Amino acid sequence: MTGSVTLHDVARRAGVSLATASRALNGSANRVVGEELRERVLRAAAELRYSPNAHAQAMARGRTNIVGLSLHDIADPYFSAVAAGVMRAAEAHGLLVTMASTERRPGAETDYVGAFRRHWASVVVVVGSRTDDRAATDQLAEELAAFEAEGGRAVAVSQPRLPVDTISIDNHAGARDLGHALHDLGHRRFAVLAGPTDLLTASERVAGFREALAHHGGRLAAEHVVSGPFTRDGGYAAMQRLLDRSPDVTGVFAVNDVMAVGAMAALRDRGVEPPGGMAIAGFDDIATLRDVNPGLTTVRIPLEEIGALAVRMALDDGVARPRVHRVAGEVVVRASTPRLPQPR
Amino acid sequence: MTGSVTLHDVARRAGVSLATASRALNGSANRVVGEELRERVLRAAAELRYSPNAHAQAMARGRTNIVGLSLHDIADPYFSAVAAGVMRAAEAHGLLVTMASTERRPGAETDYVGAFRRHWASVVVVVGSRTDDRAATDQLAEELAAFEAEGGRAVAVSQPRLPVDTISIDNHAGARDLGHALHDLGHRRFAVLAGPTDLLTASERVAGFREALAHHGGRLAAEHVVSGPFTRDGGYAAMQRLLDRSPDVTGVFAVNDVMAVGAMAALRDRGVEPPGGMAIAGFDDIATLRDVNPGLTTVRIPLEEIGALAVRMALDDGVARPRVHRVAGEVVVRASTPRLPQPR
DNA sequence: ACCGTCTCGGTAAGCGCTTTCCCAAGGAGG
DNA sequence: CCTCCTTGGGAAAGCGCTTACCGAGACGGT
Repeated sequence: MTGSVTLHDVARRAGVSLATASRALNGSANRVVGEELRERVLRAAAELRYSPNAHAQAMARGRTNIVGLSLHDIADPYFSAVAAGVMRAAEAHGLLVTMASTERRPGAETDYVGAFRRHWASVVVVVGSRTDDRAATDQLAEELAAFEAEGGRAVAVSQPRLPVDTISIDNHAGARDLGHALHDLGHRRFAVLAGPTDLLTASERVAGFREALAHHGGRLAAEHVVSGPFTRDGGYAAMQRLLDRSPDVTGVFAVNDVMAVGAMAALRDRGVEPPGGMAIAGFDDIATLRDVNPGLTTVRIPLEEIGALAVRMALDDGVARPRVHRVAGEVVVRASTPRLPQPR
Repeated sequence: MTGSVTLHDVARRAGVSLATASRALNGSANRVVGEELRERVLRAAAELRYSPNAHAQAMARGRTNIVGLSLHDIADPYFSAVAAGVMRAAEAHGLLVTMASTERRPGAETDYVGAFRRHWASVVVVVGSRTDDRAATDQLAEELAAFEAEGGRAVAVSQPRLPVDTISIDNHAGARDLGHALHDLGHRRFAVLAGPTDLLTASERVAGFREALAHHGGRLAAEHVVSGPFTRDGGYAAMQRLLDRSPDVTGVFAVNDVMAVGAMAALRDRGVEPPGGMAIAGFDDIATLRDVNPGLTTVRIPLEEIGALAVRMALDDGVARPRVHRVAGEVVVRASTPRLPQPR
């Protein structure tokens, strides 16, 4: 990185000192630079195509305009929606987003927060469900605490129990409402494609759904809860297994939309066109999947808004921390969950 | 950002000088640090939870491990796939990705490349189709040239004519092959949902499709080319307009998958279940959309691989630049383009 | 006419690290 | 026993910027 133009060059060309040049360019607070000089400096800077060195500024100022974002997988539409919100809000505040994808590797989040710390990020957003891995969670908590001790602001999405501001999706209530909706449509025999067993997000959704069933006097048999990865293929495989052992089920709740779509594909590969007398519901209301056919019944979560909110929370001043923000979902019934003529 | 522990603290605690501490931690080349001292330093660093200041390192070393990525919209699955590839490759090389989303604002790319320059990014990847906006393109070219003059490496995806390494998708050939495939299925009366008129990616796809038709003695009437944004809603609206004025068309080529899905929704809203005697094809083979029903005929582009390739190209040493890498697509025929019993 | 008070430019001290250069100590060779 | 390497640690000069702090001139009040 040689040959770049420095402030020194600008100052010399404008015939002023470094201090004046710096002040002219930054419009430093409570200090005025004469109109003529300021213009001379600005002109010199433009002529030389001067571009300030962000690292030098960071050093001198002791802070940066970087927000660090850690998520599981940017190719997953759930995370890319949240990321879009983070980037939109960051842009609005003149911040630059540095993003890291953990690929669900345990401990990766801690490593990345460490990297953000080294870069003196002013904001860190961690998104991704809490897992059962106690050690990993503790390390992450410690790293985040260190980050905040240094003056940074962290917000965690879907990871309660971290010593920082948190945004939680109300998975339990969303799944419960969805359960009620399916019951109202006449369904009685349910199964759940439960996602990874160690993910809080997944287990909360299962629990909420269970509560709805219990409310109506029903229950979820153990063999009707099929776990598997949070992916399309995970949903596909889980649905296969379910169809093999429990053909009498009429209502299937896949704990996210991506799995639900995989489940529909599995059904299709068995020669039955979904919903085919069955109700299949998902969770999240992923925008890209709003046009699948039949339309997927799901719980809408304002993912992008959550991302933006995370940044805004981090930037809030003069509030007691940590805070917890809960965001609710809303059931959206579409064609994938037809009414059952007569409950059985 | 106060209170962070510095190398100075580590050195003092280990009872050595700054120089030794630095050498011990970085394993500096052609200089050996005594085993005992090295261990003492490492221990001190661990005890103090020392975390080196990336900006100070950048200043002193004159380089960073940042790759800057500029794209149109991270929520769009096309871009998030490319981004996933970039991040995967970056991670493999120990680089950190700083991402900016232009939201298709003209000139934004130039601004962001400027920001990456200020951060002394070692690699910059710009992804997004070239437009007709000459002035914007020229400015971007100039900014990228300045970036490379300072020792950085830039790669542009889908933006030829930039003075840097480029990856081009062979839109023309892909669309042409798709046109042949639709012809082979018996279709003769075509329309194109053409995307934004000023985007090279869109116009290349239209041109390639046209070539295929011409090859078979057909042609595309002007009223059968409907433009509109590269989005789901753009596809929906374009399809509406098309159905209003040209109900006799049997083959519709939407220049990307997202629009194709919108087109299918439009058809459905008219009460006809796709394909409904019509063929609808897209382009890109977006992973999230592989399970729409009917399955979308499209041209598969290895988007994630393109992102990874961009990083690898940037890191190549000792090659003459700029280079142009062309990547081909492959037609994937699915159920959205049924065979027409007898060509008409 | 003098002095306090503004205004506005310059000087220089860092920010935390890397790296060059210098120097001390110990061993080998004469 | 002295000189010349070799090995390994330390001092200090930056990297490019911001920001006290200082000082010089202009201006107005008494």
